[in-house]
Amino acid sequence: MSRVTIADVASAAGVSKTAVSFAFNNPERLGQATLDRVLGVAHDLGYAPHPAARALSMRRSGTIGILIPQRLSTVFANPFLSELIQGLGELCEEHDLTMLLVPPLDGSLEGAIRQASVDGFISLGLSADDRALEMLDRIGIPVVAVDSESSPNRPAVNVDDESGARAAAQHLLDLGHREVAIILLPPTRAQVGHTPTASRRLAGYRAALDGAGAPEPHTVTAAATQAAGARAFESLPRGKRRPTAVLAMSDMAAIGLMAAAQSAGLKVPGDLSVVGYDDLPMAAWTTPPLTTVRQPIIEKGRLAARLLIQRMKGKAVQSPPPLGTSLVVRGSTSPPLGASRR
Amino acid sequence: MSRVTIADVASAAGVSKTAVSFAFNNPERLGQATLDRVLGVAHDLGYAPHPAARALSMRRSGTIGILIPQRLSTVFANPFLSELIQGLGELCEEHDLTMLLVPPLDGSLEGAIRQASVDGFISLGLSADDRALEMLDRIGIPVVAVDSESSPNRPAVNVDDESGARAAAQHLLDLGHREVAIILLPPTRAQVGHTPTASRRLAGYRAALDGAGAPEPHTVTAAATQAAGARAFESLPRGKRRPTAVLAMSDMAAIGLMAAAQSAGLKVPGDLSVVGYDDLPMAAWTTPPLTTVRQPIIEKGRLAARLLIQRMKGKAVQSPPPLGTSLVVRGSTSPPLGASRR
DNA sequence: CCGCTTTACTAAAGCGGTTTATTTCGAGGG
DNA sequence: CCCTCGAAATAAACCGCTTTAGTAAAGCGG
Repeated sequence: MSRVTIADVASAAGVSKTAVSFAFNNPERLGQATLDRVLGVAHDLGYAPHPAARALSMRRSGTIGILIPQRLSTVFANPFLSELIQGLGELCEEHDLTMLLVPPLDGSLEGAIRQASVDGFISLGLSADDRALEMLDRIGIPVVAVDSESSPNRPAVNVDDESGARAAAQHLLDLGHREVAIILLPPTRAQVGHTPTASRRLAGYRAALDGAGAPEPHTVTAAATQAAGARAFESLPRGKRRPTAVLAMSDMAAIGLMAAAQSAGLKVPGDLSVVGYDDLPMAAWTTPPLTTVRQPIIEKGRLAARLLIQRMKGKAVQSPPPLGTSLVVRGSTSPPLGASRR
Repeated sequence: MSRVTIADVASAAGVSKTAVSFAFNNPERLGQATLDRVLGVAHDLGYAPHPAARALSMRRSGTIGILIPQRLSTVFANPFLSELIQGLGELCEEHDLTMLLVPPLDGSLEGAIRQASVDGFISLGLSADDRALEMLDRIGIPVVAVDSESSPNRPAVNVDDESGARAAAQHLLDLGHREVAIILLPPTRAQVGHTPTASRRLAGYRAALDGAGAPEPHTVTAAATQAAGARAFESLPRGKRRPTAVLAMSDMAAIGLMAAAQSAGLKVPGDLSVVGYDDLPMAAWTTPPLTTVRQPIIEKGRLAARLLIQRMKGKAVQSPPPLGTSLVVRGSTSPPLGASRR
């Protein structure tokens, strides 16, 4: 009834467990005849080495974990993660690694981490003092943090969030906008305040707006989904201080907001300009195409995986400089109606 | 230097290994005082139970594997998988499971499976006699197959691919199209012939076309990515038997093809009607919006996960009836230019 | 025929937990 | 004062594999 073990194969083939193990891992240490016999018996019995036993014995599981701060059912609604995984995946395949997705279980990442048999972790969007990261430090598992803050002995991979945000805000100012709304990313989990990424982008927006003497921007929080973006549109201020432009921290929220604005009868960009963040592939073919801040997501994934693999080999690695961001101007921004361009 | 083990904690706290284990798994079997002390010591030392050891001992890893037939770097370019994961993820979170992505390593799924310490597998798009599935059967791990063929003791979750395809083809025929091209999904891995899904859809297309006495359709193969769709457009026949409509087996290929057609100066749908398959969220906001066959991807994921969890509990489960598909008519289809509607 | 190296294979000690069966000890009942 | 019983804690057996250190036999030059 139970699973076939190495001992079963050994006795069936009339050899020792060691021989069976060698047959799979060091075939050259066995004579041709025994090798064939053992492999044959193993196949007939339907034997495969138990991965957990193997991992325990070899101190290596051949898996890296991705620490995801949100529920799987929501986080994959944003193509951001898909892109990142494409980058991570390239390196995983190169190094024969599989990838474990580790979302909070019962709301707790720490609990999920306990279950996770991995050789290293990539964390997404956690601030450097997050409980989960502290726990991993104590245990001593290699970690590379993405969209986080760098900290001693835990390399962080980031993009230049702030200057991307600043460029976006400056673009709106140049077009003549003054009343601007900012769509914030929500804090993840029990985190106080913003995620590292959100704070840096906010700082960038503010720097540009303040520098131009624009009035205090409105802020609304929306997760990176279309639905949340649509809701954010509803809670934008109306009337006198109605914003003429929106700076969103994610393309998904921007797209959802844009759609909601259009169904409410507004013209984009005429009545409302919209700027996203990320430059997901789909940003290019919304109507109108979305002006947004591009960040190299796939490259970010590649880099993070590369660093983690180095760390897993025991090499010390430094946090690399932030990757570049750039403003991609498309059709969703224009001067506000009835305003002359500066 | 090495990891803190249960024995370290035990001796530091002056108790047995058993007591430490109880502290984590059966706290009620320990006196309050010892419990606190053990937990305290464990925390100070930075102890966490080794997941592989735990999995070995408990015969349970708390993880399910997703068997992915393509490279991670390409499969995530198609939002299909993201959607499926949303469905799978809901159930995983409900049952405290994490999710392991298992793509082919060195081109071999079997090799990757060996590494994978999981309690069960969900397979995607493999035909029932795939080597990987055979291997899993022999080993005796629970498997639920998605987009496959049902087979004894391995439940399969499918949608009604054929009637969806038939509806799509019939729609084109009703509009007056005769020269139609079909964009096939490519075979995965060393598979001979089409994937189960591709064959069923092809059968559906053909049934409708043949039934109406339409000429033999052209066929082109393209993976489910925009780039592949664009390439497929290039290899469409020109001249006399130029197709006036295209039936694609994936939205991604359809979208890529549509874009390529438009940059080549064709009007969609006037010069070329395009029908996709899947009804991904983005299909609704291409220009023009894509006519496509809707399949309930998230629901498919939920159902598959639910069945797998049942099987992991030892219950025998039947393959459910296929989920429904339906044609969603949007703007990418119209009568061919210069043809009168029947 | 003898010592020495190779080749082919094995015994047994981990790897780090969980769990069953057992022991220890203090309290309560007769 | 002895016995029983329950609560608290433990010893030791396992889970299934890898790997080190080592043995037996075969090959080989002298």
